[in-house]
Parts: sequence; C-alpha cells; structure tokens
Amino acid sequence: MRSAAERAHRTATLRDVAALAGVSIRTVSNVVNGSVPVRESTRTRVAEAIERLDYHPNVAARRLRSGRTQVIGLALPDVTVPYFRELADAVLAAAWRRRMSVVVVQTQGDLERERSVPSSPQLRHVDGIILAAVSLTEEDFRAMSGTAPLVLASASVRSDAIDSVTADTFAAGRCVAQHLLATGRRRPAVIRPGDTQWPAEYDGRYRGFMAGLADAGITLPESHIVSTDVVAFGSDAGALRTLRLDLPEVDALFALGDRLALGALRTLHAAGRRVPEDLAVVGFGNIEQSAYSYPTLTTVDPGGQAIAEQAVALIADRVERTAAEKVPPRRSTVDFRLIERESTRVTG
Amino acid sequence: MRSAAERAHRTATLRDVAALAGVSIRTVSNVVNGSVPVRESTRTRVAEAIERLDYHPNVAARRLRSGRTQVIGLALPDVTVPYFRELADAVLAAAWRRRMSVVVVQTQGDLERERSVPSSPQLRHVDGIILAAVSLTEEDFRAMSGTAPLVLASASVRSDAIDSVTADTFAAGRCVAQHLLATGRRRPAVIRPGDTQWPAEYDGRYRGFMAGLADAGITLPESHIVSTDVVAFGSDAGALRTLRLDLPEVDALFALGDRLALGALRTLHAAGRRVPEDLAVVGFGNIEQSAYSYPTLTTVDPGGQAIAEQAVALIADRVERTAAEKVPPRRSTVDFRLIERESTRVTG
DNA sequence: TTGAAAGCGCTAACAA
DNA sequence: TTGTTAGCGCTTTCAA
Repeated sequence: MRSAAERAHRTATLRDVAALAGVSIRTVSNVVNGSVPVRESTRTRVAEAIERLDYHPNVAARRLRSGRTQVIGLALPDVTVPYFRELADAVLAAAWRRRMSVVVVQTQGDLERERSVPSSPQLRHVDGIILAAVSLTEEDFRAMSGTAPLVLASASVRSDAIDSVTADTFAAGRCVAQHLLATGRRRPAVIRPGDTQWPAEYDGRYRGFMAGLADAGITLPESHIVSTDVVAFGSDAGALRTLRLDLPEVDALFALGDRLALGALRTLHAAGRRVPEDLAVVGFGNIEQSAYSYPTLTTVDPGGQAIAEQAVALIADRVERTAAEKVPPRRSTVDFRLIERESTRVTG
Repeated sequence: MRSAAERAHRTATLRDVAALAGVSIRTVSNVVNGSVPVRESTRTRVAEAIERLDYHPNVAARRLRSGRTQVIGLALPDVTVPYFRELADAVLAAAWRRRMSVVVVQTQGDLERERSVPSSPQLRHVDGIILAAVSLTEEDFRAMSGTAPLVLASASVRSDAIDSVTADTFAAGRCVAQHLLATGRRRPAVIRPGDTQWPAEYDGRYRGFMAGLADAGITLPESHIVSTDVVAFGSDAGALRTLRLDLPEVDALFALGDRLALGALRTLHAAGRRVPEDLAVVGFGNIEQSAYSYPTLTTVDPGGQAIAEQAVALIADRVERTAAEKVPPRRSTVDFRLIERESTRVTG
C-alpha cells in the first residue's frame, strides 16, 4: 500500500526521474540534495524531469537511510496556558522558517509524562525535542542526557546535564523590585500561585524579587505574601477574598504571573482601589492581554520569542553534528525586558 | 548514521529479536503486530526477547513498507487565537488517546498557505490532515479532494467535496436571538470583526442571529451593526469610540466572538452601563476567560471538543480504509450549547 | 503456524 | 563528475 499522501497518482521516484533524464539515480539524488557538485547541463535536465514528474523525495525512505526526519518534537504542559501557547507559536514559526515540522505533545506539567517525553512513542521519529518542563529536576535531566538531542526551554528551568535556554528570571524578579522601589513604592506584596504545582516555574522570579527588596533592606511580612489559585482567581469574589487587599498599607503588588496580575487588576478596580495611584501592579509574562487591560499592565517579557528561536537553533545544531561529536551541554540565557505600562506609572 | 533518537545504544531490530528468540523475523513481526495468530509458547519466547532487548519497531522502516505513519497533521490559523487554541488542545488530547502524533502547522488564516496545506512539505509524511480553514472556498476544497485524507474542522466552514465537521453556527446564531428575545430584549445590536479577514468564520452565526430576529419581525438598523477590529478593540478607549454605545436604546448586544464580547463588557463597565441590567451581552466561543469575566459571559459553546474528537475519528477512519475504498465526503455536525451566565441574567 | 526472501525509495561507499 | 550497488528495518507474498 502506498502512503496516504501519495495514493492519488503513483508518485514518481528517484528511479523515474533518472530514467526520464537519462542519468543514474545517484545523479538525481545529488541534484536533489546539492551535496555533490553536478554539471550544470545535467542539473538542468534533471531539474526538468523532477518538475515534469512532480517528484518529491520520500521522507520515510530518506529517513530510513539517513536517520534524519526534519521533524522536531515540542513537549509542553498545555497550549492553553498563555506562556506556553506563545512559546508554541514562536517555535512553530521558527521551525517553519527552517522547513522543519513540529510534533506537539502536551504533558499537562505532569511529572511522569514529562519524564517519559524522550521515550514517548509519539516522539520516536523526531530528530530532537524541545522540552518545556515544569516538574522535572536535575536528576531527571541527568537521566535524559545522552538520548536524543534535547533542549530545555522553559523561562525558568535550566540544567547542567542537557542544553537549556531560559530567561534569567531571578534577575527579572530583582528588576521588578528595583522598578517598584525606584517609583517610590515601599510596602509591596506578592501574589503567587497557591497550588504548589509547577514550583520551579515561579521560584526564580520570586526569589529574585525578594532579593531585590532585601537589597533595599525590605523584608516582606507573611501577610504580604498571598497564595492563590490561578484559575479560581478569575472569579472576582474569590480573588478579592483571597487577596485580602483590604490591607490598606500595601502600595505595590508583584503578581508572579500575568493572569494573576490581570485578576488582581479587576479585583482592585471592583474594590475601588485605584491603580496606579493607590497601588502599583506588576505582572510576569507579557501575555497579549496584558497590553489591553485596564489599566495596561507593567510586566516582564521573559523573551519567549528568543527562547523559542534559540531552542530551535540549538536543536538544529545538535542534529547537524553526528553522534560522534560530543558537545557538552550548553546553557543559554535570553534577555528579559521590563515592559513599563500604566499600572506602575508614576502619578502627579 | 543512526537515527538521532536511537544513537545511544545501537537499537535492536527485528532480526536481533528473532535471533535471540530462535525464530524467524516473520514470526517476530507477527507477534509485534498481532495480525496473524502465533502459537502461545512462541509468542512468549518472542515477547521475552523483545523485552530483554528493549526492542522498538523502527517507524521509518515500517512506514516505508506500509505507508502508515501514525502521524496526523493539524493546520490552523494560529494557536494564539482562543478558538483554535482550544481546538488544538482537544485534537492533541484526542490523538494522544489513539497513540497518534500530531504535526502542527500555522497558516495565519492566509489563503495561499491554507491552499498549500495538503502539499506542504511539513505535512508530507502524515497519514491525514485536519484543516481548520478560514479563507478557503468550495472551489479550493474541490481541488483538494482526492489527495490525502483530509478533514475540515472549523466551527463554521464546511464543504461538499471533503469531510467536514462543524457546529451549526447558523442555528446557534438564531438560538442567541431567541434567548435574547425570550429574556425580554427588543433592541439588539451586533458587533462583528471589522477586518473582513476570515469572513466565513463569522458568517453563519451572523446570518443565524439576523434570521432569529427576523422570525420575531425585527430588523436591525445599520447603526446597530458595529464593525470593529478584534485586537485594537482591546484598548478601551478605542472600543468605546468604535462601539458608539452611547446608543442608549440598545438593550442587547451579540458579539460574534468572545474576545469582542469581553472587550465590550469592559467598555460598557467603564462607560457606566450596567450588564445585564441595562444591557444584555452574549458572546460566541466559550473561551476560558468568558467564565471569569465580570460579569460572567453568556456565550455559545460551539463544541470544539466534540469537533476535535470527531475530526480525529474521521481521519483515523479514512486512514484505516485502503486507497481502494472510495468513501464519499461526510459532513458531521456537532451540537452547540448556549451557556447562560450573568451577562444575560434576567434581573428584578 | 512459521520460514525465506523480495522489495519499499533512498543515501553513500566504491568504482570508473 | 557520474554510475553501480549494498543495504537501512520492516511488511508481506509465497512456500512449506
């Protein structure tokens, strides 16, 4: 049985092209792959035959021989979560530019599923895998090293055992603290996701923020560290209660994620507290909506675009080199940017 | 050179397993595929050998022989757009359950890119393609029929030429009208995306709504049909201006998409018009945020989950049947649901 | 029920 | 610069 995509008209093979062009299949292969010089006149003749027969290389055969697929895997928690959705978008775009296909697999951030990514049957035929892990630890990464080319691409999770590209979320968190302090805020609070799900994802920015405050001699009281559930948080009543933002002395709020920040904005508005006049708010992620909220949200752009771009480049590079070449794990850090918008604007 | 995923330890092949089990490769193949009965004792021996060698079938070789890949393609405008993101999520989940991989390709809703989907190199090796088209017309679909198994899976776009699964958006639009009328509203307005980009996507629900109003003898004046840009709409100032919702007589608003509706909600709130007291608002899409807005949004769930599930089932079925079997195009309609929330609640 | 063997279409080593 | 050819690992026909 022929491939599904090829049923219609029996597809042309190298052999057909060779016959039509009056050369050997070797020559056709050379023309197609451009790996070996071919005389111009021959090339033209072959090209014509290819054109005429609408020849397309059979990927499976090529793969069977060469081991390359031009397919990469992208494993992430869930395309529904803003940060990962935007990572997916960027990876897809970067891969497209390089004429590679992307197989997407969702892990739901589940530890077991993340662990089994490199051995997943769904990813068995890929050249390399971009893994946006949120639950794995260094131990897991060590176990994974030495398998297929693998690049870690979360904003926060990095490793010494395998390639990783991340944002320096610690520095970003510290930068948020500095920004808040620089605009005259002195009594900040933090909102973080309560479900300890995906702790690694939020840890860096949290510690960075605390460090930034500590630099200025500020320590947060327990009551100014609020934990809440990201999703439930969306419902305003719940958020208001959770937030206890009746705390009147708080003059700045760092929400560890944009969704959290957006929820806070709504809640504060409903509660009659003015942003940024009474209270500055900063998020993290620079998701699309953050530019359209009321007021628009100051946030950190963790450089998802750049992370994606680099991750794809790293994979491509690893794949390029043959098994022989041992390249030690590389760690690459992408620049974050603090996007200043209305929610922290200095007023009157 | 070996496949990337297989470099580590030279992977076992059928031959290795056969040697270890003391049978021919034919028998091992039979055990692996379960296609032909195998004596129980033989089966056990082979299974042990497989286990011991950690044998995994080589997908490329299998594909080269059989033409199947267990990979399907998903082509959609952009994983960043709520409806398509949720479609992607559902397709990924459905495919995962069937142990299939999904290659995702973004078209940006661009006509040319949608047209070239079936012949795209990125999708050359898939068994079938789920296409969420927004710009193609019946003519394009006809041109595509007869190539790889292909299923159309937008909420609105259907075809006579190829398999399609959609929601009955016309009925849904009409249902919205009925709901609004049933709750006592008499002077509705519509907001639709102004950029005529992806017209097909919005056409059904729009016409359905109009038909529903017509049933009750209502015709909308021009001034009550507002066009606006989905994204710019997010900025409140822009929206307010665009909306001209100073129109004081309007008591109901049908926004053809949830994002539009959510924007309207914010705008109305800022303008001091109360929802649902002064004005009812209905969206379309049932995107996650619609459940968390203030007030929560009444909207239509076009059954994206079911669409995805069915699309995957249709593809799997098409792939199952060999080329010989001609199955005529099938059209499948999925149930929509009107999700009643606060924004249309009857008050007082 | 099992074995032997013929390719699927391609890449690349070896020859010319 | 080009031709010849040996497989890559698997499925499947034909025989036994």
